[in-house]
Amino acid sequence: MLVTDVNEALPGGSSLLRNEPVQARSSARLTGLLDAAAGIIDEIGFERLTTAMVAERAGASIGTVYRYFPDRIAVVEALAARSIARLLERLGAAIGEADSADWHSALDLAITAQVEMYRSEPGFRAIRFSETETADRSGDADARRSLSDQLTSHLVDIFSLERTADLEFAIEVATEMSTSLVARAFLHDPQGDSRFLDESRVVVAAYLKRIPSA
Amino acid sequence: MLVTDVNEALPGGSSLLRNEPVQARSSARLTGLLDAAAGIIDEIGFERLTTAMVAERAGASIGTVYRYFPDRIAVVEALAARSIARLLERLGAAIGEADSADWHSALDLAITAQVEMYRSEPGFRAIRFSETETADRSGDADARRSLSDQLTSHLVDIFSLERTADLEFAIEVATEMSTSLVARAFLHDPQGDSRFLDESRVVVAAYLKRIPSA
DNA sequence: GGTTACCGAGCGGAACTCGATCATGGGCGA
DNA sequence: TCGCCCATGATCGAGTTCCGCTCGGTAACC
Repeated sequence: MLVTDVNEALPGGSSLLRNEPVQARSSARLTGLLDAAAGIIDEIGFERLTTAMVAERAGASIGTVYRYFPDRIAVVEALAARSIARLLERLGAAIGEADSADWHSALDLAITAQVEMYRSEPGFRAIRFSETETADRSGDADARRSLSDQLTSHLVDIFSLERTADLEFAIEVATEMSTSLVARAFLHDPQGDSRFLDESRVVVAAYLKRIPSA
Repeated sequence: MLVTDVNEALPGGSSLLRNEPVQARSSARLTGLLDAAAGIIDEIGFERLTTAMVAERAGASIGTVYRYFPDRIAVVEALAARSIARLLERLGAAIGEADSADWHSALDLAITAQVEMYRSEPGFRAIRFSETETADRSGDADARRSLSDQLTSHLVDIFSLERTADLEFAIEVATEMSTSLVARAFLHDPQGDSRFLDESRVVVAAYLKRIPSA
């Protein structure tokens, strides 16, 4: 498996977590709580998710939920953060394998990584809304950015060689287009409508071809 | 003003509304409640919106809120439905004026219509999340579809002459790309980042040029 | 034994109900 | 044509239920 310890993707500095797990059982708990939340969100949507449900499904008490998360919304945000971290890790591994990867084909790998996440990761769809709550509680910004936001800066970071404003913008646009088309593919079809998936690859490739610094 | 009676965009068949307004004062109430909700959402986000706030700002009692809406979430969904209805109406009017409109330029008008909505309609941003709750409670599907979904079928309807599966798909893809890029433009910049707005037009035009039946 | 983790009764506040009360307007008799 | 009547629409708000969250006490770890 690609994912080893994604709990580290939720640093204590971020206000997403109240207490950093220290003992082993604790980080198992955290994982269990997030898994429970993911399942619930898949079934009834995050708006209807209650902290009591999370506790029960994870075999914990309400108090334990609040030992880890400052409030109900933070549970969803932490789940989103974990999912995005897993996506980026997957992407990093994929780029590592394809050793001759340029930033051009990296966007294609990013699409593949997303598709895998939609198919294998419960609650991944929820990520699309994670921007929802970004609004109010500022201060720790980083862990709370949207999927396409983080994916963009990840890609930009990897290929920082010839970084120009135009290039960054192009990646931003391409990322936005691909994430939305992939999301569209999974909106109605739980397996992912292949027409949209194929088209997202075509569209991104065509778009990048028109970019000067490509 | 373009909008005459958008309450008709919330048919009683949809479970978004509990009771259809009959008397005049009633639909004024409904409008007032939705306006109140829109203002609140703009100010503090829909997660923090309480039914009591909506009631107070609209000068109504809590009971009245629940006379119209089955629950808190439905208020937001109804607002989204109204906003989408207004968008489509705006779009229809714009296409009507530009009498030689082909489906090509209609997509461009659709972008303009969206931009106007973001700029003038309180709470329009909230629409982006309205898909959130679509998930579970099925049965009345129609009024609960996402922005790009409804925009797509609206455009498809208007230009039904040469309707083919490929053409519909192309419109679907183009709509998805443009709605997401426009949303991106307004994500951080309340005035709408012009780079994204310009690029969305360019991207859509370029995409359509590659479609056979264009 | 000190720190970490867990529990769950209980509190406050927000979501939602329900029966009583007021407003409206179409019908009908004068 | 007018004006009263009352069925129905619309409003209200105290009260109930449910949910988010706290906190003091107990168990597990190292």
